[in-house]
Amino acid sequence: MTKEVREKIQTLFDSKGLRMTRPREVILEAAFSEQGDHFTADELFEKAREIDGKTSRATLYRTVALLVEGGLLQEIDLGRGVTSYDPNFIDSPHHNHLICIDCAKVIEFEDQHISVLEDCITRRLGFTPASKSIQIKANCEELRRTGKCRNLKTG
Amino acid sequence: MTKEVREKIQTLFDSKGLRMTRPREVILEAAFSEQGDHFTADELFEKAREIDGKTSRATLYRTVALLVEGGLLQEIDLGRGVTSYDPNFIDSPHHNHLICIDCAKVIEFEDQHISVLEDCITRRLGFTPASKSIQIKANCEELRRTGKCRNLKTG
DNA sequence: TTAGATGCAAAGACTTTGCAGTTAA
DNA sequence: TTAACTGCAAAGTCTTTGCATCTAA
Repeated sequence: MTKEVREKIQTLFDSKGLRMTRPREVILEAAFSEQGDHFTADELFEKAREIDGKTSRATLYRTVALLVEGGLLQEIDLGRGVTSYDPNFIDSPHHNHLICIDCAKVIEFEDQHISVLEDCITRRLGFTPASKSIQIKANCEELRRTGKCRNLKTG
Repeated sequence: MTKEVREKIQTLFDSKGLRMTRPREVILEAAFSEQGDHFTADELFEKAREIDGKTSRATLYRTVALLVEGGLLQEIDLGRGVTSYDPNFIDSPHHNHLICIDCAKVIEFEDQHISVLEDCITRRLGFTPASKSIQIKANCEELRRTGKCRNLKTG
């Protein structure tokens, strides 16, 4: 967990009078440690359980809701009705997702041009941008050419 | 329902050996008639029930799945875990959604520049674009200035 | 001390499915 | 004729919530 994340958490907790408890510590560690990949509620539950086998789903859902509300986690929909959470918007608030239809791998990317364009369009329509999210679903060129996709987990 | 939609439906049904039944007719009419607004499964159910009170959820879900798979409906996530379906991608396949945080109104827009950029980025990353969807969540300027949002249903 | 947090278990919302009967082609 | 379709009701999945108990500040 980066210092920045830790500070943001502190600020959020302070501002809302939230208490730091062991169950929450575990969930925060699971959410913001390591590679910072996005995860589903269930994946986060598994991660948290590895740290502390007593983690409960009720607390997890409640904590995730707090973090989303506080802007520390971004709710993203990667298709198929699966709700994921992205802990990376703190470090790179403008990133987008490319979802490989073939292997379901999600690739994060940033693009300044798109960000600027989105801003312009939003203002032109009479709004102030709050959050933006692009999902591009695409087919893997590699798979199409070679019959193999390096991201493909099975195969 | 436009002629184009009707033809696409026909093609889909032909290619998959699907049969046109009364329950399906009702659901198709509900989905593709009139203003072409996006809808949730439940909203579609209500619309369909207005046409034929015997519409069942089972058939509706099964039909929606077929249409999504066949590219006639686009599944979109407008946040808050609500899955909606958009029947407009047939007529305007490149449109995006701006979601007003204040009134939850969804505004559809197209932008050629963004479409082109998305294409470039996708290819640069080694993929072939399949479908793209942008969601911009934004605050209503009007509301901020005047305290009133013309889109706001309540107030 | 006490407002906030927890965890269980039950409830909820939404969607899918098995199956026996029905129907389009 | 028969493979496809339907609708019911039951089951599944994911998430939320009431409540009695616990605990951080």
